[in-house]
Amino acid sequence: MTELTIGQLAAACGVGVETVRYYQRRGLLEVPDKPGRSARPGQVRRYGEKDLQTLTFVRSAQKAGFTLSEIGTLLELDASHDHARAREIAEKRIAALDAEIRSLQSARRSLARLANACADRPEGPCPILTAFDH
Amino acid sequence: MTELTIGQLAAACGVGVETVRYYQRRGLLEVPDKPGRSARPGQVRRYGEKDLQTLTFVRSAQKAGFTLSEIGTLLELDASHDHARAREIAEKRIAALDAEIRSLQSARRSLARLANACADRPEGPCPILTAFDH
DNA sequence: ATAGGGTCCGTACCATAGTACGGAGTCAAG
DNA sequence: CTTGACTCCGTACTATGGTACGGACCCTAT
Repeated sequence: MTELTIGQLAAACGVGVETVRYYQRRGLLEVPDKPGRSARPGQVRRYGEKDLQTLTFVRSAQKAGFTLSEIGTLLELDASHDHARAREIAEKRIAALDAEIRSLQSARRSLARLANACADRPEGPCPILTAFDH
Repeated sequence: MTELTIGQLAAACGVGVETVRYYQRRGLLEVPDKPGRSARPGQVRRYGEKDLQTLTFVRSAQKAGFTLSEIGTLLELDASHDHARAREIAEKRIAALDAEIRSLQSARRSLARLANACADRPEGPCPILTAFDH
């Protein structure tokens, strides 16, 4: 039985407490009831396995480049077991990632070329600074 | 002699007028004097070749992933012909681009794997939605 | 000379993803 | 039973890169 405080939950996923609260405000994470009279003394909210999973999901999905609002959608699809839509979203994200990767690679190539040109030519106008000019 | 209005300048670089003004506020672009008494009637500011080049530079550098404030620095280095610092910044950016590319590629790989798994298995829990859960 | 479009300028607002703050309450250890 | 750490909650603020608005003015064509 994992019954974490918000701070422990946050620490378990390497985020700040404020970030957890922010996700709650965004509706990504539930705000558990305080164990009012049901389960003993507690006046602070307790978080369980489910919350830990959701928070981990959010962080992982962010690493895959999903925005928090896309992640919200994915969580809904998870709740409704909507397979097809989830794959659709994943494939859109893959396409977007491909485009991003291509564009970063092309930027990287031209920048590397410029930096080399600059290293080769310590005198005169800097190629890095002039190359973008037209 | 290119003597553009702000709207023409913006259009020439495919940005909005408000964006040009924003760059001016950020100090990336100069606000030319109105041709008060010097050059005839004009009460609207006119932009020349230099502004066009600077604006083009800003947009190109943005594509290479520089932030506007890095771009501001580059423009200063351009003005002071500071070769070495410009290359230093470029090399930092290349390293950052490499890191970004690697991380996007890894995200892309796991997402693609998940989407495939999902396509292969139209029944049961969706791998995309469960894979991030731990 | 008047209508329309464009410019000028300040200020306010947008989305994204948080971070910070402050006061009150709670909890566990000494 | 007090101290110190943590929680709760709302509100405000941050950075980044713009976008929108509104009134006044200018400029050009008819």
